[in-house]
Amino acid sequence: MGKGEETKRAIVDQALELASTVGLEKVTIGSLAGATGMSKSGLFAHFRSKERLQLQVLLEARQRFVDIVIAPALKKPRGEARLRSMFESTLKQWEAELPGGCIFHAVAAELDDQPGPARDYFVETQREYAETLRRAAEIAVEEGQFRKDVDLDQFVFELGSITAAYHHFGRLLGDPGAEQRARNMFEGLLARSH
Amino acid sequence: MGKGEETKRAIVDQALELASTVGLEKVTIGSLAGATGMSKSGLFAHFRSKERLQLQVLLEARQRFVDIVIAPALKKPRGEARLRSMFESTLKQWEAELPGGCIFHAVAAELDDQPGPARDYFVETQREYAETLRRAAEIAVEEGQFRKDVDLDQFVFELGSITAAYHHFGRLLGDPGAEQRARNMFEGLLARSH
DNA sequence: TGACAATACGAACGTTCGTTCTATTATCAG
DNA sequence: CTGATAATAGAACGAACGTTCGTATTGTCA
Repeated sequence: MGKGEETKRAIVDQALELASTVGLEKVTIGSLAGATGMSKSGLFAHFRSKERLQLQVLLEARQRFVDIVIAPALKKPRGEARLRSMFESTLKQWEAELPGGCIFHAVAAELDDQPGPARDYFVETQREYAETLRRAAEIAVEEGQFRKDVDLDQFVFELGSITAAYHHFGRLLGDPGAEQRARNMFEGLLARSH
Repeated sequence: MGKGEETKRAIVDQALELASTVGLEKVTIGSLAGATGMSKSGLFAHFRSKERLQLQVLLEARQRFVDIVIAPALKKPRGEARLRSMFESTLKQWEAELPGGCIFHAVAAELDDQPGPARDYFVETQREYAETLRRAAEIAVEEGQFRKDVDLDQFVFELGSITAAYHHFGRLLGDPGAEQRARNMFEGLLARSH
């Protein structure tokens, strides 16, 4: 890996940290230059536009999510165990990965009415994740762990609602019981699917 | 109402519309001046700081939420009917009130790591709403509509998760089935509380 | 080691940000 | 109708924004 690639990674890492707390748009070229000890122009040259920088940040976020949440789950047995693994690592490792918690929740609102490549990629990422969850639930049905009449789309919707609420109540409103309630909710969802 | 108060309301209305789609921070004095046909300085004079403008926007948002969601519910019978009313008007009237949907979800992420009066007021608003929901559920228990062992905090958490997921899947990912799934989830939550 | 490309820097661009003046125009009570 | 006061406009501010350019420094490989 050449020198250029190395500093580029360092910049994106820094940008990811910043973005998880203040949002994508507020990760400014200037502030990023300050945080990395580089000049604005030197940093900028690696991306040639802010839009491309934002895309790199989302790309890196997806990669980390795959490494932390998806990949370990794929090593677990198919079906329910896999769902449990994804839920658990989302709640613990993924929330702890960045200072602002789940970066997808942090940037979702700011991207949702702002067309462009960043939004497109983000939505694609979310859909892909939803599909992964759906497939895992489908397997759980096939394996006989879930009832045959489980509504898969409804299941994914409810599963997604848990982490959304966890982020909202836990991080924003500072409710220390949010984690436990998220877990309760997950167990309830599984129990109803059996 | 003097002329000043009148234009001030018009400005805040406009700002609220903008904020629901692009976020609070991006409602710029300049863009707001353009949208209302005023000069930057003339508009600015009404608030004397952007922070105070943002606060006025949140104040207006809360007032509308009370008018649209809370007040009508208080006219319904205590307990479950009241909960149903709040849920239903949140999903329909409140989501339709502003072009970007629920403004609280739009600004939650951008406020959560940004201390200041705006964040403080927003959090207070959310806590107040959570308390209202909790109280309504408590009444439902007292009235014998809900089981005595319903965990009220858990109930509020799950209720809040529904609208969060609705916003996420419906508005961001564009899932047209989101509304139905939110309704299904609500009915399930009530059924489990009976 | 020398040469050539890759990388970084400093300065400046035009624009927009929030904000502060001063001057002018509307409003409204007496 | 008049005079005080409130409301608005216009011009300008320093700072920060993303971006460009020319130049210096550094890294890489023959």
